[in-house]
Parts: sequence; structure tokens; C-alpha cells
Amino acid sequence: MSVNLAMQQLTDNDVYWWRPLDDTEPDTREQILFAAYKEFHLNGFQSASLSHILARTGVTKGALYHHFPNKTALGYAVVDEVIARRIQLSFIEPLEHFDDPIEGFIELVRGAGNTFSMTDIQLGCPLSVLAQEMAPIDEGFRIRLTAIYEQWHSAIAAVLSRAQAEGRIIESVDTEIMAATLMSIMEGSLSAAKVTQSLDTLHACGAGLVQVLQLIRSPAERVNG
Amino acid sequence: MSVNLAMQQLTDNDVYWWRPLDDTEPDTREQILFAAYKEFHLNGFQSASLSHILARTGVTKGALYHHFPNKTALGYAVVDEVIARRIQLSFIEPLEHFDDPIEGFIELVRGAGNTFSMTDIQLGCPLSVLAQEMAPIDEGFRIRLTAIYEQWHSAIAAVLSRAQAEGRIIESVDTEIMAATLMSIMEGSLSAAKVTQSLDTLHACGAGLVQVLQLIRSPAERVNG
DNA sequence: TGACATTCATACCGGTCGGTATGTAGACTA
DNA sequence: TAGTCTACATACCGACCGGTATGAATGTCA
Repeated sequence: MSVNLAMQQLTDNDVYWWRPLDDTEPDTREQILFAAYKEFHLNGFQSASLSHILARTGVTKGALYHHFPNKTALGYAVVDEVIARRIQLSFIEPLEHFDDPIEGFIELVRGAGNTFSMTDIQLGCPLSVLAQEMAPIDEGFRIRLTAIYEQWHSAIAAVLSRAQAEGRIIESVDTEIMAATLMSIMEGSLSAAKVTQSLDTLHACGAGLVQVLQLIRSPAERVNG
Repeated sequence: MSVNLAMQQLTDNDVYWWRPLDDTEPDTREQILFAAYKEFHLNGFQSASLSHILARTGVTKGALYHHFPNKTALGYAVVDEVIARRIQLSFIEPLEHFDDPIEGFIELVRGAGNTFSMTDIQLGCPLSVLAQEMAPIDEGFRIRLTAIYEQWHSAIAAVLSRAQAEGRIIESVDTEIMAATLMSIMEGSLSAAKVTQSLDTLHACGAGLVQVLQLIRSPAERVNG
């Protein structure tokens, strides 16, 4: 396979999803975990190669199998300890600090449009990559990934409900359903941009998301379009 | 890997995406093509095994390599001759027969909610499966899959533009962007349902799509909510 | 009837995979 | 100091992968 991406010799700071969350010195186990996370993100779980992970870290196979019983367990650990944590920190917790959820969402979308590089778009969301590949074929992955999605969904629904109670969102909107729809748009937008490999696609999809948000706004709130 | 899906011994009629489009007798090449299509859909391209394809069809390796120079060429042929054709027939052409595009879309969404089985949801859209996996790492796949997406997008945009010209959709909607948004919702909905493996998720997402469609409708048209 | 191309069938190859068995250096403990 | 446990390192294994070399039918046409 002519691997476009892996040829680029990416560093962690080139990729939004790979930026370190803290600057503590990682021990061997965490080195393996993070390298595996990147390998799974690049190649998916099944096509990921343990040899690549070892080569990238300089860690040996003995060390890997000392810390993880097999490849699947390594995959589970990546979901539990890397992906879940990053989603929580970067996408769920910020929701709770919104004053006006609509404005907050719009800011978040605009922010994503600016921070994502071409490489980020090519790679796509690591949660989505693993979910689409592994959910249908491995129950252990599925329950873990579903749990993350549901946390995210209920956080968005809660924010929307609060906004609706404050009269910022029109009454006819079902907040549970709208939360699912907003997530679908975000996921679908990233997927579309990944295929076309264009920032324009992402911006267009972002504009569409903003438009939907404007549409569910209460008329009294629609001061600035 | 504990493969939930492949254990079920699926027949072509169990899966929406695998239903034969015509009842002509397939020659060897078409047998290989269709078996490969199903294998790629189940396992993705990279994890797909030529041996599985051969075992499923009873065709031998000599036959396969007589008709296709290598695995990648087989993948391209599946996209060009199977996937593109099915998307065209099942999702693009019906758009043009809509009298009222909004009503048509709602019908289409409701129809999808009814025709898809659990197995269909677990498998996900074959176009999406290949696109998400292969677009970032193989240019040949990317241009083919992008072409399909763009045909689909422009078909939806055309329908929306027509509807807007007829006064059925509010003026503030940008039809190109809204077409991308509708596709994102559909793609995102199928992805979400694939992860959670629940028909409820799909129905909720479908309801959200209907809600968005109602929102972009001209006030004069909103007779039945 | 003979020459040639098409359409497969069979056997085999090197490479990579996930996984395992065994050894060892250093820290800790009795 | 001897024993024990942790944290690796090295070497090796069988299975499976995509791909190839070769040959055997079968049809086509001069």
C-alpha cells in the first residue's frame, strides 16, 4: 500500500490529536500506550503492527508483552486510558463552561475550523476510526467506545436542555434528538473532510452546523446572524 | 479477533447492501467482484483476505489473478463497478423523482429506518467503510471515493436549489452547504448506530434529520409537522 | 488438424504477523 | 550474602498473507 500519511514523518505537535496533555516524563508503559494510540489512529487496529510500535519507541517486544497480555488488551487500554481521557478533556468538559450554549458551540466549531491542519483532517478523529472498524467485530471495543459516545451525547443534551429552559432554544426541539443530530453533523463533517482531504469541505460543513444552530435558536435570541 | 459478524453466516438477502441488483447469471469475474465487495465491507480493505474471498466463491487463486493484477486493482474495481453503481441506483437516482424534495427526503429517511436490519446497522455503509479506511492512505481509492461523494452531494444540492426556487425552502439556506450538512447527518447517523448497535439510535438520528428538514422549510409549506 | 489465446488450477515462495520461551540485570528482602 | 521479584531483552515459532511460476483444459481460427 502506498501510504501517503506515514511517509510524512509526523511529530506529535503536527497533529492536534497527538499533542501531549501533560509534560510529565512517561514511563515505559505510557510510551507504549501513546505509540500504540498513534499507530491505531494511523492504520486502524487490525492493520496496526506491533513491530511498528516497538520500532517507533525503541521498546522491545519483551517489554510490551510484560505490560500487556496481547494486542487486544493493548487496544482496550488505549481506548480506556488515552482516547476516553482526551475526549473528556477536549470536548466534554468545555461544554460545561458555556454561558450561552449556542454561542459556545459556534465558537467551538469556528475554533475547530482554525486549529485543524490538513494532517488532522486526513487522519480523522481517533475515536471514530476505532469505533467504525472495531465496534462490529469486537464486543470489548464496542462497549468501551459506546460508553464514550454516550457520555458525550448526554453532556451535549444537558447543555441544550439547560439552554431550552432558559428560553434560548425553541420549544419544538427535542434536546436528546438534537444532541444526537449535532454529533452526527460533527462526525459526518470530519468524515467528509477526511475523504475529500480539503479544508473547504470542513469549513462548509462547519457553516452548515452553525446554520442549524441558528435555526434552533429562539427568535428573541437571533440578534447576530 | 472475536468476529461477531462473520460468525452469523449471512446470506445476501439478509443484508440490504448485498442484495443483488439484477438476476443475471454472474460470470467468474463478477463472482469475484461481488465476493470481494462483501469481504471489504465486512473487514475493510487491508484486513480483507483474498483466501476468504476465494473460499467463499469456490474460485481459485489462479482465476483471481487472471482477472485482476493485484489486490489493490481488485479494490478499485469494487469501488468503480459495485459501490458506485449501487449508490447511484439506490440513493442518487431516486432524488430526481421527488415532487416535493422535503417530503421526499422525509420519506427516504423513514424508509431507511424501516428497511435497515440490525445486521445492516452493524456493517454500516460500504462506501463509508472504505472511504474512512483507505482515503488517507491510497490516492487511487481517494479519487474514486471522492468522486462518488461529490456526485451525491451535487445531486442533493440540485434538488434543494430547485425546491428553493419553487419557494419551498427558506431563502437564508445555502443549498450547497445544506446538502453537505444533510449528508453529514446521514453519514453520522449511520456511524453512530453502527457503534451503539441499536435501531433506536438510528431512529433518533432519523427524527433529528426530519426536524432539520422541517426547520429549513418555508413557513407556508409547514402544514403537517 | 495444428497453432494460439483464453481461462482457469495447483503448488510454492518470501515476508510479516501476533505470540512465546528463555535469559538476565538490577532492586528489594530476609 | 543468598533468594526472589520486577522489568525488561533476545531469539524463535507457526500461521497467514499477497503474489508468482507453471501447467492443464478449452475454445478459436487458419
